[in-house]
Amino acid sequence: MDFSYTEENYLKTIFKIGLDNGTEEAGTNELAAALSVKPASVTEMLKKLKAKKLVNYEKYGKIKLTKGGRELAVDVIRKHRLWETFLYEKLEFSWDEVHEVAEELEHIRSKKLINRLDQFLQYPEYDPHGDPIPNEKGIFQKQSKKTLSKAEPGTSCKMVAVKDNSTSFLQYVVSLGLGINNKIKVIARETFDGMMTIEINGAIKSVSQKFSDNIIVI
Amino acid sequence: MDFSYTEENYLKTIFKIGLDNGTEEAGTNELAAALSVKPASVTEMLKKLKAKKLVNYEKYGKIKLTKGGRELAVDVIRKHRLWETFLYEKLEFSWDEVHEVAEELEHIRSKKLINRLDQFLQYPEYDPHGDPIPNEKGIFQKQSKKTLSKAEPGTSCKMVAVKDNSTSFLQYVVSLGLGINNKIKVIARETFDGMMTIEINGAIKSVSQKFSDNIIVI
DNA sequence: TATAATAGTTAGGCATACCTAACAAATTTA
DNA sequence: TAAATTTGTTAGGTATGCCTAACTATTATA
Repeated sequence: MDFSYTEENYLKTIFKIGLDNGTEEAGTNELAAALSVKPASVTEMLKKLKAKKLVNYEKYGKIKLTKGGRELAVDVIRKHRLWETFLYEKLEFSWDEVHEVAEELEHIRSKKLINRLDQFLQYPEYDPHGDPIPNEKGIFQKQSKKTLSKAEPGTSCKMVAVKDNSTSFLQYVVSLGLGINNKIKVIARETFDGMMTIEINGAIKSVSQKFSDNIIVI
Repeated sequence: MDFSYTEENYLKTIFKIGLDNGTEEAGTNELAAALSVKPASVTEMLKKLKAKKLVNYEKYGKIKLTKGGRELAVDVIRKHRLWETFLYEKLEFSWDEVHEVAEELEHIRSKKLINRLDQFLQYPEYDPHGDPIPNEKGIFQKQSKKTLSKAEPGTSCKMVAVKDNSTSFLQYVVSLGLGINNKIKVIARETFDGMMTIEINGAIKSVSQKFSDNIIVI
């Protein structure tokens, strides 16, 4: 069975929201916001996805993916991350340019294409943003949930991924001299607004909580 | 300005029909057949394409691309052929597998992507089916119009491309031991039905006119 | 616990791109 | 050149996926 780009985007987004809040569930408004559509559109689409047995959902209840829905979502994520890796590694796109193009490429329907691409890239485990790439069976490394904002002053951590893939955020990350696997030393954190003073490669920087919430560390 | 996949497919198909019949024009039924839609759908779409200044067309008249429409069509063809080349050269797809996947990939909207891909492939001039690839400016080699069916008995020619890109046709071509740049010797042609006796690599084969009409030679 | 705020649904519309059936124009051909 | 055939158009309908406005259910707060 084949699914529309729109359906694939709904499933992918439900999966991501579920991962993010740990419950594997999503709400209508939450989903609408993430997809930049109105809640009414979500309700409508949920009826279709339910009819296709991709989500479990009752009126006014939480949205949860079925096994099939989750498999499809993971497959879309696999494609997205492999394409990002291709663009970055082979076509010399920069870190902040890959996401947007991969949003289109992730919907190309060809099992053979994606498995050959995986092979061509030598089965990468992480994409350019540090996110784990599911293998052909849909299995992938669990990602750290710790963000820079939760790191204690006086300790050091390593940035392993970013949560936000937008161009503006990524360009800001680069401008701070930060990249995947870089060490970050937390000098201080302001209780009032979460502002942090950090040291990157010897340089002292000040970053907002909004920023540090989007840096995944170990 | 951005165009839908459907609009791009209409433009591409009008361009191909125009090339094929030499007049640079297409008819409604002809276009409908090529797109596998009904003539009524074509009439409707033509109104939209005309409003967007992509085609010149008057009620009951012939369909012709404008300069802008032709540029867009050539760009889609460029993308299609570069992706086919990528699949064939880098991902080891076979000759008959590339077309279908490229039909989807040709609509990815990123100038940067396609120009980087072109560079990555080292600016190929022909795709795996022998069709010329337009460069970034939309310029490409004119293709031979001579088909095997028009070759004279007693002469030899070289297959430079195929007209039909369908899997079944290409698999048949392969099964005959034929490939791009192979020499074909015409032994005989039947006036009644156009059946031909040809020699490929020392082997004698019989082919129908439908077949020889789809082999481009020089 | 009543009320206010938030979350979610329904109804009625719109654009795209397709369809069928009925019709009109253009071209063949008898 | 009149009739028959082919070609193309119009009108009205469908599915997808979006919208706004009005409504209902749920949750939080006073």
